[in-house]
Amino acid sequence: MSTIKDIAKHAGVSVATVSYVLNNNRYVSPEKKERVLAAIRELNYAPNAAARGLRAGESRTIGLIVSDISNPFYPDLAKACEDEAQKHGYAVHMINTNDQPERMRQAVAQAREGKIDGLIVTSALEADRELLQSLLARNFPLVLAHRRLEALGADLVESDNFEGGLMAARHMLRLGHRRIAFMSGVAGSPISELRAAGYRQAMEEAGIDVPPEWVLSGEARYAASYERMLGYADMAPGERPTAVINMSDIGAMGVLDAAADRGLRVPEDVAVMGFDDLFLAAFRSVRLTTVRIPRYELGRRATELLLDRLADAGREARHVVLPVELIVRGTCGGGRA
Amino acid sequence: MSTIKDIAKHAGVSVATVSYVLNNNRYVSPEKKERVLAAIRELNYAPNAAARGLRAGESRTIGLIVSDISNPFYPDLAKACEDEAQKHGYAVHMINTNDQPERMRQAVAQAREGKIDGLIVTSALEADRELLQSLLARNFPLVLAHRRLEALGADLVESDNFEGGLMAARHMLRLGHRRIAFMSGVAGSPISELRAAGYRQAMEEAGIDVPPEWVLSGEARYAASYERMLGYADMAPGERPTAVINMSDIGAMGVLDAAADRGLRVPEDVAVMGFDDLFLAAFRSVRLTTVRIPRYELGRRATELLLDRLADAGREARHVVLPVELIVRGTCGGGRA
DNA sequence: GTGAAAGCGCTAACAA
DNA sequence: TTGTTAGCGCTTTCAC
Repeated sequence: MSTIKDIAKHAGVSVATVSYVLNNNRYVSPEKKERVLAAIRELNYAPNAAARGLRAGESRTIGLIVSDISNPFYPDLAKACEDEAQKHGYAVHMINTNDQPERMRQAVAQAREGKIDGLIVTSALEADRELLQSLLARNFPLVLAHRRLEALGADLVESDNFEGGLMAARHMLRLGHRRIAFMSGVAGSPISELRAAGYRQAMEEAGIDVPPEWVLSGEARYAASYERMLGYADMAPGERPTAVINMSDIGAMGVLDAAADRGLRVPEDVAVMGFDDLFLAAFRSVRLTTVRIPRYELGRRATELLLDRLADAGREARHVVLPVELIVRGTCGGGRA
Repeated sequence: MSTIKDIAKHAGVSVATVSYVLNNNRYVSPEKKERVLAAIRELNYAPNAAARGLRAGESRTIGLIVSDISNPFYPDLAKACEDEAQKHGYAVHMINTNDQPERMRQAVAQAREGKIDGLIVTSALEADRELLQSLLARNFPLVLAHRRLEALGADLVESDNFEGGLMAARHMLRLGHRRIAFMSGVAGSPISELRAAGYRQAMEEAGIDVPPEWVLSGEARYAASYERMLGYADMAPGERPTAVINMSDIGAMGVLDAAADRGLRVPEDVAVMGFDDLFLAAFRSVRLTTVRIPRYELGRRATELLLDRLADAGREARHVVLPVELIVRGTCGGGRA
């Protein structure tokens, strides 16, 4: 690999001149400029990022922490992040935590080592609070996306989860359901608690008492949802919820599959709703009614917020809430009102 | 941010000593070691990655280029890559190209700048050949995964695509189909050509002539496949293929949906197969028969190969072919033989 | 055992 | 307009 010195020698100028040409920040006479450019081409030179980074004190890279990239929720968010970062000359360094605190620790280490200039965290666990707090205390640019952590004081982008829960439950109520279950996420997850709160409010408005077995927390994903639905399927037909709202589309697929495996028809025997509006929700064989979460927009805004903070570290924390949307397809039927 | 100098001063030792305890590569007396460690804790020190990288001439980061992270094929591969890299102390820098040559160019630039020590390319286009060649010429560690580029001379991990095409077509033949269509990928993609070649061989073995309209190339993904299936659906029942093999599960979903939209029953009117065995292929409402591509393993082996080359830049290029597997579900029926 | 100092490649302040 | 040089934070050789 050639260095700026090689270029300087080859072009018969000083390293400073080469640097000036490279960064285009000083006047350089056309002849010398041309010679430098030629040398760069000939020696196939590219400036060393580590040296630049060391000198500048920044890496022009932002970190993106996701809990599980195989979860179809994240790729769109990641893509948005990359698109947006790219526009501003930043690279994106994605880190999968698999929800292992150890991985989160590694990510934070990368931040402290200066490998990344800022961090978007989409999968903050309550357990990560301290770690993130320590970053924030050092004034490290950090934005929380999708998953909220109360009172952290970081920038935050989320969707309107309360409204989503409200919408979902009201939709079921409108269709005439009374025994409506809500499969929430892991206990303590603010996102699922907000959605559950929306659901509860809708139920209360309708004057319906919600017994505890209608709100089941657990992993939002397929397997756990499948199991929970099996539990409902085994209840007596007169007791069993006639409608199930799941925290995620993937979870809703588990519900659908469990219903299928127990011979329950959808939507006749049980109506099902999800959250997210993943690509798969639109398949003809699925046609899942769901609450759309603006994933791409979530990623875009988070990145915007981060880049903005990178430019102005001192500004106050911002909180962005994105609207959600009810997408009616087939798994709840048309109108049983 | 504190530096090694601060630690040295704080602990009353030289920077060299701090470095020794940091890297644990020289004997340091227990007392001094303890003092250094204490200073590190107190000042919350983390070594600067850029400085280390500059000094060492490596970033301990590997790059992973994917064409589209929203394509559910890639996340598993990426995860494998990350898991494997992590074990060896490497971070992974993922880059989405969206199949834009410009993005590939940026990725290569990052390689030349030393931001990454090696590169896994899962989405090499014929158009990228020159770019990758230039990297290889400079002896930059590079492995191709999943997508092959002939005669590049890079390490390569792929699945047995020819065998996959063979398996798929034979399965359809076994079920009694004669008019079997193969929806391949974009023209010139070796991966789809290999699969198509396997298909052709199976057809030839069965003594069936394949008219050109049975092998349609195009984008493998949903929309393009949907359109192509619409074309088949409009053919006379006696002419129309009774079986369609698509290059990808996502594409097969497009086929399935087009069939549904035209009132064609699956598998009675048309049998459908995909490639990949994505998570969604197993849903009860989908039950897609498919050829499983070992995505995680693809990523794992690619990373292994890369790390290996990082350790021994001179070794000869290796070529790994992973077996594929036929997964029989519902979209082809049980046996019409 | 430990420390001083050179140097990785680059930028920019200062000098000419 | 261009060049010389210090120094970013770290590792490691060489000297003691």
